[in-house]
Amino acid sequence: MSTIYDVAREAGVSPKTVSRVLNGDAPVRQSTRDRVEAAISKLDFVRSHAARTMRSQRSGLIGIITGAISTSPGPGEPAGLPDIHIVQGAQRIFAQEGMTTLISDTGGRLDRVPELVQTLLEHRVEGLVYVAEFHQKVTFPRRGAADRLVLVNCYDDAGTPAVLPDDKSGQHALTAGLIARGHVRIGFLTLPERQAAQPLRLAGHKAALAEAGIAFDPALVIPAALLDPLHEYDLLWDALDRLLTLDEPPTVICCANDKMAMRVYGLLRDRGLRVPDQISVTGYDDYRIISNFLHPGLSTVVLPYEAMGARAAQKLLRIIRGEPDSSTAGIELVAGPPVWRESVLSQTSKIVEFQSNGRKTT
Amino acid sequence: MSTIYDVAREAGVSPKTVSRVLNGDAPVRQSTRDRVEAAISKLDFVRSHAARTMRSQRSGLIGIITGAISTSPGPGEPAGLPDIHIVQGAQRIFAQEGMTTLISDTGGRLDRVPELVQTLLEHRVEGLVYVAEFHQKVTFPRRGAADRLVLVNCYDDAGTPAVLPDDKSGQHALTAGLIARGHVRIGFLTLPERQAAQPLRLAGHKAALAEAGIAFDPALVIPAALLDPLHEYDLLWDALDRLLTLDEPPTVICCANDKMAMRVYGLLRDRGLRVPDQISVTGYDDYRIISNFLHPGLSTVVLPYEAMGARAAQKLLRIIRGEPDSSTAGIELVAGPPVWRESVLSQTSKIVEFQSNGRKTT
DNA sequence: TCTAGAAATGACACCGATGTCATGACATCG
DNA sequence: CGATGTCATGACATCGGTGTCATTTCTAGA
Repeated sequence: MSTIYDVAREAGVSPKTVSRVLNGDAPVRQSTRDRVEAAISKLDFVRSHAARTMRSQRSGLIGIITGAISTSPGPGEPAGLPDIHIVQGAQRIFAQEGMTTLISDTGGRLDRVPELVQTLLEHRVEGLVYVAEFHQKVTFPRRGAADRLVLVNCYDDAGTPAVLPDDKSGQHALTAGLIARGHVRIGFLTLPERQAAQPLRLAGHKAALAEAGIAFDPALVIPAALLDPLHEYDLLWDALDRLLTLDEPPTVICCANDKMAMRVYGLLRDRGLRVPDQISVTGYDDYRIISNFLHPGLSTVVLPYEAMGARAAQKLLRIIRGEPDSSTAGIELVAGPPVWRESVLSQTSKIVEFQSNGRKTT
Repeated sequence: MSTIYDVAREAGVSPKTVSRVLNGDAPVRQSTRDRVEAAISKLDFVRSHAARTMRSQRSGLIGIITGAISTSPGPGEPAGLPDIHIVQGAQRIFAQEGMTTLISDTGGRLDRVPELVQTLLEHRVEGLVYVAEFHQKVTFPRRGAADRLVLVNCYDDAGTPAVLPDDKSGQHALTAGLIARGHVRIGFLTLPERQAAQPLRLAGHKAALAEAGIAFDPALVIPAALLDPLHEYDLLWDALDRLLTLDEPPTVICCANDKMAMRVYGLLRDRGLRVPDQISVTGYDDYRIISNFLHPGLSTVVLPYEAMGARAAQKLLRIIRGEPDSSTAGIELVAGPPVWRESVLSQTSKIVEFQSNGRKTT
């Protein structure tokens, strides 16, 4: 592979002049520039990133650590969107800014993170993004990159800048939308309580109910673990059964994620209930391949992974550039809108009922 | 960031000795090693990848170009597994071998490939993997890396080493399995003909039928485009309708991919047909989130993306190391097995019928 | 005790760019 | 016409490691 010296000799100029042509950082006479460019293409010259990094002390690299590329979580584990979309969003922004991303995958083994960080530091990354598989609290082993780190889909106690989905507002919007469509009895198959998103979602749900003057009924909210179908006993079936056999059963089932909703479609069909005519269903995530291609289409809430990745990238870039922005520190929430598809029926008669209801109460 | 010189001074040795400790490429007295290691951790020293690359002329980097991370294909487009799994498989192998992967995403714009290749060459990648989104023919702009390139999920006219899914054997195994379960009238909703996988799948299908002595009925094979549900008229509905209204309708519908099968579940339900009691359904891809969590579970064929990625990585490593293996050149097929879940009913009575049939014929 | 050969370490150049500073060629202006 | 400033270019050192070869220190055998 030819070097800048070869090019310089071929063009009859000094290496420094070639460098100037390549970087455009100082004036070069047009005729000289032409000669240099001719030499470059004649010799198939390609700059050495290593050499310029060494001299300039700027690598132009950003490290992203993720489990995204690794195999999916085991049975019973949270099944949100694949976090690869977060990576995509971040990479888009970094590419725009001329930075190259170095994506390291944990392969699902968190204990390998320090090793990955080490490799990234060897490459002299200018910043680090850590992407978690689902909304959670983490303890990231900072090292060297202590102050050039942004967490996505997770947060820590150390006050590291982070970008999180706005679970509260997402569920709030969904529930409010259901209420606007006339639903009053809203069943809620939730995530396990230990999931960081769960209390937020529930808070959003309750807030929306309260704003509409609908009393919160704890019987309608059931944690529903989603087990691998190979397991004989499906906890989801049980949770659904408890909802449907209530004295006053719900007119809509809110599922904690689209995957769960997909399973609920099948379970409802087994019970002879048609979606949405006899019962409405919603999901969460807007996992397109499910929500868009299930039949009928699934109403759900967008989990804005791409946007979160992009936000994180922008935040990190600001930090790197030392732009002391208020938005640089602390936690940033990104909200995703509900998407209404065919799985939710508007209970027109009840809309009226609710509206009067809503006015009477509060 | 401290350098090897700082460490050398701190430990009272020469830089070269520090290098030896780091690389373990020459004997170092234990006491010296200890001093050096103490200095390294005291100074938080991290090697500079740029410097060693420059001197040793080995970057330890592999470039992967993909559209995987980019947004999903538009409506009507093929909807196989996300090719990120191919990347994952390749990265696993490369990591094992101590190589770091530099993943570049086209963002869905093929015209940006040359630009990405340029960047990868600047980083002096030792090899290149190109990952296509679905089985297809491509023309990859070689450059510099001409002879250190492996294609995955695609192939070209230039005889570039490639790794492809064995579509023929996959469909053959599926059809044979259906026949073994007593199905004789097998409906086949296929990919568009222009898809590279399609003729191969059909060939596998026909071969399995022929081996069982079942006559091929063209009326049972219909290309079925999968449109976005927002489009009012669903070509899939039409194709399915044509199959179901045949004089002798199929007892099983083979779908070209799991996503299509998921939609077919819904459409069949609309027609009042229960899966698998009244009609069986199969997919293709083993897109886990669908096949495993649909209810009932979907019988399908594994599209072995992870394995393909791993194979491609191994092939590229052999090429880089100059191990002139027969498996280094040409196309390598990777077969995936069928996975039988609840969506296929064994027609026990018909099994007998078929077996006698099979013996009588041929 | 002396010496050959292995073990351990160091001196020095070099990988391929770019930052700094110097210099020659020209244009502008009083 | 000389002073001054700008433009265009080059010389040289340097970034942080490692390859090559030389040198010193041990160890063991004669």
